[in-house]
Amino acid sequence: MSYKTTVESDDGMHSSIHNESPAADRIANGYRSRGRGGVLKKGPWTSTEDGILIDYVKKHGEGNWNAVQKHTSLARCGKSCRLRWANHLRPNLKKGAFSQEEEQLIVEMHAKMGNKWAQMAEHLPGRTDNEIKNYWNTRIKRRQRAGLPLYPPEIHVEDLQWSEEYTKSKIIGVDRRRHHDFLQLGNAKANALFDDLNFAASLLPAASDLSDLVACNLLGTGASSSWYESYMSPILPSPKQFWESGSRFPMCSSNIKHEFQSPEHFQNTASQKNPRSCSISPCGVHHPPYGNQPSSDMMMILDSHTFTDGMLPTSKPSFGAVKLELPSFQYSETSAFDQWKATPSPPQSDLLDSVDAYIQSPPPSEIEESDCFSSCDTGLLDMLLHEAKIKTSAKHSLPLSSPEKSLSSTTSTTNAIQNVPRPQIKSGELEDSQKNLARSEISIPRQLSAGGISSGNFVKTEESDHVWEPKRVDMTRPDVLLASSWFDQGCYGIVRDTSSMSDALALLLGGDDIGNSYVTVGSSSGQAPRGVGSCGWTNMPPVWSL
DNA sequence: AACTACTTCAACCGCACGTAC
DNA sequence: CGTACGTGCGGTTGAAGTAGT
Repeated sequence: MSYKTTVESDDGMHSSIHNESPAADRIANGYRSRGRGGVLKKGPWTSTEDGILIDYVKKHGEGNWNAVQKHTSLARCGKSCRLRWANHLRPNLKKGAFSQEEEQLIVEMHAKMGNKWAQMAEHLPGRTDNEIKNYWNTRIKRRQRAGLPLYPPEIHVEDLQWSEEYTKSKIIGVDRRRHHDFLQLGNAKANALFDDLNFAASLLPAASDLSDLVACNLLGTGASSSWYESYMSPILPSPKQFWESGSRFPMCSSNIKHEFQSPEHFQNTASQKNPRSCSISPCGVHHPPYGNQPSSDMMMILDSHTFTDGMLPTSKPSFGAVKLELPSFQYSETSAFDQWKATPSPPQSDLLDSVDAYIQSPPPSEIEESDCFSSCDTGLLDMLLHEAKIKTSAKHSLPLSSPEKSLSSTTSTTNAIQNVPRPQIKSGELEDSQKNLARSEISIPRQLSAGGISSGNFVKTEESDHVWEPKRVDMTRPDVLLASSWFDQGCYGIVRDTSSMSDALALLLGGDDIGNSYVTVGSSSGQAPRGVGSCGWTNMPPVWSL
């Protein structure tokens, strides 16, 4: 059943003309109901339609797109008209391939903004968000296939000078200094590191903590970054509630997750990807298709940009899907963009050098496929293990007393990680090594909890020259309950009493479908099922107990 | 030349937000 | 305050084009 033919339109573009067909077929063949018996056309635009739309805009101006079909013979919905105008018909559109300058600008902007295509388009005259988005998506695929980091090493997106407006609008209740620490790491290389680490994390539960920890250490308390928040947001009943709570779940994605993951969960293939109905975990409603552990959003991010291409069997669910949307330093102000473009480079830290080393140095080749993770791409495991090696070796090169004040806390916390022995994993030892990794991470959050995170909103760093005044914490707030409950467990310890946590979650998620579906409200036994399926919160063995 | 796999990109969809009523 | 509507954005899809075999 052919319903359209391709013709050459006036503007040289290939357009398609929908053949006349019975009304019943039109909906399925590019037409949809327009109410009142009319139909709205879908599919490629014809030059005739373009002409009608152009005429309309000439007469009435842009906007009020839904009126187009009322005032013209155009059988297109308003959205379609707006899109056609914005992407193809409006004047001063630049067609053709992106120039080198444009490409570089896109990369830099993406490093800063994440997938804010419309904002990027504002800084690329004549380019549309759709163009940029398509370009980026193809670029990602190319780089994935080539095994290259998302951002080329030469891309140094340097320190950002954040506008007060941005800070006010995006950073709520965040310690400014910590925020600044993170901003200093608003660097493409760091972004690439996060990408890779997160991806590694998706393969290895312990590694996910490595990812979290490294990220959080890099950031001081990464939880206070907007990027981290962007990761965190899916775990919450709604972004609005989250923002209105003005609170944080420090280290949530790594900590609580840490308590529940195990290789068994990892191997479990029972659960299905179902973002709407998956179990509510403390850190993510997105459920990894492999294993039904409540995973962090770092473990399973529903995003179209994944590393799966060429790296994991694409026939499988996107296990290990890693959100490539990078730190969404979402500029709300144009001026902010202009500011960072003109901002001189800050001194590069050793930390970033080590990041460079991580990104640029080839992964080790001696690691053989593990029995436990035979289904995983060993190259990715290599990547993780390689990162561990880098960390181990870097501890000798990173001075403990970094001269960069702004990175002092970052450096110290990074050293905390680096001082943890990293096992060299060989064939057949991966499972053990995983445990070791998990064990090795245990000490870190304690340092963090002492030096970087504590219950509630009190954030303290190891910086001796800064005294952080503890904020008064409303311990009745569910988010605080959640955090305090977790900290009561020693951050990475076994959950001995999950009642307060579940209660906090119940409060947090109260009234929400997700929460109601998967959180047993008011359970105080600690044995009640809190998750979906067989994966209760308390029946998951800690990683190191396996 | 034929087939397949891959890439590109236009267009659609769902969602969120702002505004008017 | 709730609802409807208009608009914009980001993610996704699928047809057309292209490269490889």
